[in-house]
Amino acid sequence: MNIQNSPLTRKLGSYVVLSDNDLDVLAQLHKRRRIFVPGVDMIHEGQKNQPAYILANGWAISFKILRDGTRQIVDIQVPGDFLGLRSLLFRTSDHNIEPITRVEASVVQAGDLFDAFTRTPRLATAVLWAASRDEAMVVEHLVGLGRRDAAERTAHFLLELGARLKLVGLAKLDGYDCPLSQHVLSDALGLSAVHINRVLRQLREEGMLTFRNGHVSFDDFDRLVAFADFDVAYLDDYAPMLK
Amino acid sequence: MNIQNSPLTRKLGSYVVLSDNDLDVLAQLHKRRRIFVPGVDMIHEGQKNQPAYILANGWAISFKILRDGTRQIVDIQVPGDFLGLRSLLFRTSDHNIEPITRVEASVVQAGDLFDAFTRTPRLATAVLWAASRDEAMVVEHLVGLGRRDAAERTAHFLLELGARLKLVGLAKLDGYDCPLSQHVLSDALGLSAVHINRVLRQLREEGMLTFRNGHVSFDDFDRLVAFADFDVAYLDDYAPMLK
DNA sequence: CGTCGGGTTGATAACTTTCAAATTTCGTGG
DNA sequence: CCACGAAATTTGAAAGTTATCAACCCGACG
Repeated sequence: MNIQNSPLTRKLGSYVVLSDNDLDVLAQLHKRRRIFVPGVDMIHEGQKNQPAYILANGWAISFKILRDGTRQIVDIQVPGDFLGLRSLLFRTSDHNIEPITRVEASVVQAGDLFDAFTRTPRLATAVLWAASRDEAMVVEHLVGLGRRDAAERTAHFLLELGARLKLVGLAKLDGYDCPLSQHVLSDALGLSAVHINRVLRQLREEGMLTFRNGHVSFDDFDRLVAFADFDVAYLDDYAPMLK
Repeated sequence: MNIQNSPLTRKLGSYVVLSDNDLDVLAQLHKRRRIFVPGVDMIHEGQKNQPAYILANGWAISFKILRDGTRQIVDIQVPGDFLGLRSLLFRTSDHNIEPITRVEASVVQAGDLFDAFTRTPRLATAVLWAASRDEAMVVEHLVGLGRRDAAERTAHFLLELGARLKLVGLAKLDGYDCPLSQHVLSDALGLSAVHINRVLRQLREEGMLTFRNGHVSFDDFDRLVAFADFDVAYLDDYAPMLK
């Protein structure tokens, strides 16, 4: 694999210019590859001493299961994301991570990551920046669950996901491929699968967004952004740095 | 002030045994004190190069304002909490932090914190542990907003807050003083103020919890825990380590 | 060809918000 | 210490949003 084009490299590269040395160190982290398939947990709640992973390919979800069997998806993980950066340091994992497509991931042991950080502090900064950005997205997710109605929430969520994918070259301005089922979407957005379906229809009929056959199309990006009250800075802040 | 009894010291002390050196370094971080009063933001969305704060006294909230003027509270900050640990490192703040009581906080500049970490790695571990624990609580908050109904969500939230306060010696097993208004509570729980009022009445009439006159009483702790599906490990995991 | 998971739709029920108004609490100045 | 006004709490009624239940459709796959 060419480390220059890995999703993580693209993402970090949008934040800082990576030197050859940075790239070398980054490549070291990708030594151990592992494949996961849907139905097999990558990380299970309660497990100890998990390694972290860098998602190279495929999508995963992190979630919690409630007493009544429903689940709440906390975050969607896409290529270039770090998984379990926190649980690397701290006791048992408090949530599950499960692939929803076939997933290729690099296994990162705690020691290797710290070594890498020692060898290039700039890489450490970039990784922490990425982690912080992901955390900001969890916060935005929380805000949506608390204060946006179903349609705004759905629109906002799909826009944000697009912004995130664009960072790693997996989305275009007018849409992206999205392997999420409506059921998964409903578990992420705190809605019933039935209602998500109605919301998607509404957004489609109003000509703003089409979610169909594993593809999201922004049919009227500007109107969608206005409708969802989406902060385009998520896109603008980062895109220009790529140059 | 006696650093031994500061809320932060209590909290970190529940995780690791702090040496005299650790305590010295911790005391250094408390040099610059600052007072905030309700109505004046401690951190404002969009500001750059914020310092971080250690909350010594009083309560604060971090929140985002939406287009329609409603707000979603992301987290409640109580004594012993670090504020803005992330925004210390990364660009502009993406949320507001505002005191809801008179607040005393120590100002922590990025450099001072890194110095402290260099001088005692164990302190760094403890601080990161605390940060990670707070993050886990934000995730639990998100899960509640997505998948718990109003009553469960309220009960769970107040139990969690209690667990958190207990760590810093501000709660007993059967309750705690709580300066949150019902309106603030509603903004945290994604409900209307009217509905929160009804939910609190329900919990009170069922003999599980009383929220009144700035005080939360767990009238039937076990039943409340069962009702909210609260993970008591939040309490048990930490309390024994104090010994 | 039959089954199965995902998607779609209508009808009804449950939960939560909004609106309006009364009541209580609390800080402040007299 | 009391009076006053502002803010917080409380309650009822009506409206709005979302969930649940029940079918039905459809394409993938053995």
